[in-house]
Amino acid sequence: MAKNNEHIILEIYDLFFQEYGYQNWWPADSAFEVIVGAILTQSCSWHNVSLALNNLKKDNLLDPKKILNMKIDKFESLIKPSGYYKQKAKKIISFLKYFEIYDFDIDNIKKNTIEKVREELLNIWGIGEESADSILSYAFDKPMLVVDTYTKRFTYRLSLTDVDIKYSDLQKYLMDILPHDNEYYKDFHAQIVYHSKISCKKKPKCESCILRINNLCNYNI
DNA sequence: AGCCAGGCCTGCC
DNA sequence: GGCAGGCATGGC
Repeated sequence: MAKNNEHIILEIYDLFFQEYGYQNWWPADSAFEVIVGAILTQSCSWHNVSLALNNLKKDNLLDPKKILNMKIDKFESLIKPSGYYKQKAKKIISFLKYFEIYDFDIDNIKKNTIEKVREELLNIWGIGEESADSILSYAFDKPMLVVDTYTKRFTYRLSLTDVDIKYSDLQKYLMDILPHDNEYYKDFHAQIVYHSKISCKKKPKCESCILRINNLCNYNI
């Protein structure tokens, strides 16, 4: 192989960008919607998350104080389409308790360093690494790359990483290669998800996306 | 009819 | 500190 792994990652991003255009993620009207969506989408299709978010938006209930003042049964029923709805209701409320400390003002949270915010998010019940990083990057605009099962599968199929690589190791591997720029991080993750959705319908093998990358990058994968 | 989707926590080892 | 099992809906 003539080129090293860094070039492969960067070239594939350029390829995606040319093929698909800038993805402009996350789809949401507000930072708070990103946060709720990040929790609702845990092990759940985005379609189902949309149903839940629309239930909240329909009655103008996608609002921190309104959710805290709502009966838990009512909130659970609104987010039911996203699955695991009892857990997720509890998770969102545990975030809101944290949010309340900052007077429900995202700017107050953003004044802190990225390390501090990440640690605080990870201490909230129901927020793990991927959810924390999604919130950091897409809601708080802090430079952090989200990696998920798509990303792991993707780099594994390119023979760049082990199948059982840890979240933090995969994240560091990629962040050391990519430009330290949140716009880049956001779009890199978005491109992988988008590409995976349109060309990786079958698991665990995905011949079509491998062939596609092979053809365009001229690598033997 | 089963399998899957943009995870995370608990309890056990 | 790793890992099975539980959590639950809608779409195909």
